[in-house]
Amino acid sequence: MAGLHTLNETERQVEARLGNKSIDFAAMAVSSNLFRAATAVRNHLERSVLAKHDLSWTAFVVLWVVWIWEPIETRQIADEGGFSKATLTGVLGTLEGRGLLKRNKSPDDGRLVIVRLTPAGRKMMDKLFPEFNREEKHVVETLSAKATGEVADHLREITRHLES
Amino acid sequence: MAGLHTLNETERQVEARLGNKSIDFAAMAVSSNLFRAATAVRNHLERSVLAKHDLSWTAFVVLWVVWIWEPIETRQIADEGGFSKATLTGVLGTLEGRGLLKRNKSPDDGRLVIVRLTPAGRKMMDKLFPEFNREEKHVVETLSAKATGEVADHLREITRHLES
DNA sequence: GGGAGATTGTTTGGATACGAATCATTTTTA
DNA sequence: TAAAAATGATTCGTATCCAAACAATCTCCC
Repeated sequence: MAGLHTLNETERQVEARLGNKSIDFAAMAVSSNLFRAATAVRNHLERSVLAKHDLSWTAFVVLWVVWIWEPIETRQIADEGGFSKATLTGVLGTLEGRGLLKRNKSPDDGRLVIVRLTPAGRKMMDKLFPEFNREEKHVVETLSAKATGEVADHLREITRHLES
Repeated sequence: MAGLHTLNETERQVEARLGNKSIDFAAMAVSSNLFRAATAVRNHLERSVLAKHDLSWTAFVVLWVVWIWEPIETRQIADEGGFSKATLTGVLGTLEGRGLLKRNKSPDDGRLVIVRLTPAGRKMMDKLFPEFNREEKHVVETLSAKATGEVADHLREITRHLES
């Protein structure tokens, strides 16, 4: 991915295609850059940290959410992680098979499943997360502290707005 | 997806898990909000615009890139869109089968394939893109114009940094 | 010329994700 | 209290995506 064309070139081309129709280029720039950045960051973190621990992106997110909030119900994991319950079922099976976490039925409500890390899972995250965060730091190292905070705030606001 | 916990709660929990190890919370906030926002925006655009035209996200990106830059070589499409050549081959086949674009071998270099929209494809994009952009506008409508520009700039910088 | 190496698009095989339907359990309703 | 509705996790079928291997073509250098 090189991004051969600058924003302005793209805008000029879009104008040429659409004639006089009014297009919000600022909004267009946000959404296109959002996906490029998300892909780039995810690829970077997968290759620099997750690959050597044989974890997929989703598997890592699941471990992270459980690590932070355990004991936690599966529906909350899917909610926090942003993926479907169907996806979660498969990932939980894999991670449970590797002995990193454990499922138990809730004593209060037989429909619910409660998830906890095993000691092995906790040990892994104690080691893995600092590595992961080191690379997250690398991701934003060319941004000022102010810019970093603003990006996080604005992105959070976009998510909040769309989910309300 | 509700995002039950605020950033501060998450930070407090992470600190509790990691003790005195130093964690860059600002960097962590950027990466986690980046993925939540990207997922939320993609879901919104798929459901509000793309679904009724029976287009996947990737199929739309391919059409968009071709529409802007045609005639264009396939390697450039993959590059601009940020997905693999293998993925592109499949999507191009689908879109060509639906009569929205056309592949031709390059007369100059027998390895290259040149892609153009068909009149039907062009007609579709003339209608589709304004709809799409209307929803992109909705995505950022709670942000100020200044904030919108900053987000796009900072995200572009993150991508540039990681790909250099 | 001519062959070694590079580049490009496609095929293959496997991983991952999701929506819809299903099964089990709990809560509500009448 | 029994029937009906609601809730939650899982299963199943399908779509999507990628890395690696492959075939075709081009470039370079002797």
